[in-house]
Amino acid sequence: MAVTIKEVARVAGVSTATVTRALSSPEVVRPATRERVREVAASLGYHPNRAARGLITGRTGNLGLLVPDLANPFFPSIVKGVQGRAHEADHAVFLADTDEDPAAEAGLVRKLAKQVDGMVLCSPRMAEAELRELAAEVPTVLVYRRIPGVPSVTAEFLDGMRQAVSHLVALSHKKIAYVAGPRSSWANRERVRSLRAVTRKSEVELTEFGNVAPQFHGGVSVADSVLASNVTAVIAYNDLVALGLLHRFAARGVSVPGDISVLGFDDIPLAEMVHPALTTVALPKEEAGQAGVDLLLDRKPAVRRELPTQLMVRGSTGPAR
Amino acid sequence: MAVTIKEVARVAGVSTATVTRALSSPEVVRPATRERVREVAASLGYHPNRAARGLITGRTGNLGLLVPDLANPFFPSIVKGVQGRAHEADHAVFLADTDEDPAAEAGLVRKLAKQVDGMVLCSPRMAEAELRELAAEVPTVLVYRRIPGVPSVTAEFLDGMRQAVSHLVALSHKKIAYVAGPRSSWANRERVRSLRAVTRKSEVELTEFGNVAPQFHGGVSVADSVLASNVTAVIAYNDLVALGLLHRFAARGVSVPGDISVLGFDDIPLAEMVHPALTTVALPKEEAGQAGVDLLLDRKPAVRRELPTQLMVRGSTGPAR
DNA sequence: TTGAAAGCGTTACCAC
DNA sequence: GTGGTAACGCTTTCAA
Repeated sequence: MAVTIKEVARVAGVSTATVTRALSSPEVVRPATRERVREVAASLGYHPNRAARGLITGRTGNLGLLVPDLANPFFPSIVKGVQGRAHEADHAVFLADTDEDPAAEAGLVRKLAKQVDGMVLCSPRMAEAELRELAAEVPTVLVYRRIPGVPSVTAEFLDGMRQAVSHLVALSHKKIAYVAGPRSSWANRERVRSLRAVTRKSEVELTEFGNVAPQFHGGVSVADSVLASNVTAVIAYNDLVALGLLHRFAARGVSVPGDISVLGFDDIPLAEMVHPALTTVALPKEEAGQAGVDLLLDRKPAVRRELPTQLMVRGSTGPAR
Repeated sequence: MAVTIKEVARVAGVSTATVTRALSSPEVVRPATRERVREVAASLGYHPNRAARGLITGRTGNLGLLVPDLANPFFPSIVKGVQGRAHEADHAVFLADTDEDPAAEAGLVRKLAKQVDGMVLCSPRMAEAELRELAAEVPTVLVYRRIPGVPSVTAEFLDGMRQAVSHLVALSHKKIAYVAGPRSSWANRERVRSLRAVTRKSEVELTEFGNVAPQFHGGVSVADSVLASNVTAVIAYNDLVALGLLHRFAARGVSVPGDISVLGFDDIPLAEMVHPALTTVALPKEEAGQAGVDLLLDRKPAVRRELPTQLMVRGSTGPAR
């Protein structure tokens, strides 16, 4: 049986009320009493039961975190960010993985809703209307998704895309491809929009492929189509797709960046481990998770934070052939 | 404000006790009453407050999961397994990442202990004595660690190592290296033990390197030493270390598997994405997570499950030069 | 500065 | 079958 506040009170020779105060409002109890209580609590290994506390305060000290697929290396970093910052703020984190199933999202959120002070929804795939409903039921912060009226943390996609295209233009690429990710992905829509906006002002001719799954095999499956076109560079929805392209190109004996340049998005750890290393637009991941928690705990309504992006130039991009 | 059991009782014209029974022990209440209560509950959108329920039943419907580092691609798969199975059993999952800090583990477990029905500890680094203490305080299942008296899920390392060595022997390798992982890692100790046992019975000469960090850079850092020895094959503590070896070998112009064969452990998704693809001993990951939850919820005391391993032969191993 | 007691939402026990 | 009520562990009045 776990040690309760009663036990601490008994041993310390005070009332339970004093124990509570010694622990959560130290300034209102006489120093001597406070220290005695704290010592007893420590020696007994007392930790308040947060469920019981939540019952009366209305605050659980818990956060909920929803991700589409933990197997996608983009998300663990965000989870680490959320988790780390939450623990700093003395909150525990419920994790739910939806396996890329938009239909499962709302149910999972509602199930957790009553046990948490707020939810961090990471790249949710569900429809905007449903998302808004949910946000009305439980304090919500969106990470890598933006809808009006709901606090969110995203990155400067437009600027990232500008860096990417400038880089390719500087290498004399004139015809470039974009391999699109899931249609339901807000990030994909943003990337397409940014890319079109950036290329419209330049001499670059854009060809679009997809949509593919945001995974390695998505890139593999579209690689041959990309090769069959006459582009000299390809920007992938994300790094996993880019790695799939690299893989298939290598298997076909196509040289990267000799024959074609490849550029990804995200900067997952893997990007640096492959040969050639992947040029990619780095998105803030841990930082985004931390910022999400900050927004949630500060309760500033409808704040939008947009974090900077950074092109990481590596071996997979080179001069146009 | 959420709707409570009182509200339902009032509207249905029964006592709160009857509402509880209608919902959780349907057989003991008269069908007519039961239906009326259920309809009212549904129409009001009533969901029992799990924290309040837990206070009295002693069961929270929550599980805790501790991992050393979510950024290591081995762990997200386990988390997915735990998460998925827990949700099937209508349990939510608290996730805690210790950032490879053994000292942080016990504190995190104790903080979660009161809010959960049990903890899944994944590759915990802490000392055995401390682990045993913890297991006495809260129902615990160990994944990828084994100590007497505590339920655990591990894999057949010995058999996996046997498969690995047989494979190399069949390719005429006579001198092989092992790159050891962290000294504090139980998995590393098991692998060393298995490897020694297997090679003792064969003609193979074993050279040991390390210990290195269980990460990409760990492999990079030891690669030159391995090359300087006269081995024709190297078995790495895990896939990340193996990838580090591959990376450095490529940078040195060493051909794999022409000059040296490389073999990993884990079968993380990356293993298939690199060139040459990594031959590795696949460990059950999602399955291990699922089995961990099963053990926890079944409450069978001190069960040890040992899941099968499978050598995945890929491009990074070939005939000895 | 401290203690007694009410109450958070739920379930379990004991009467009826 | 059903209702009243104590109890879970905690925080927050209200008095002293």
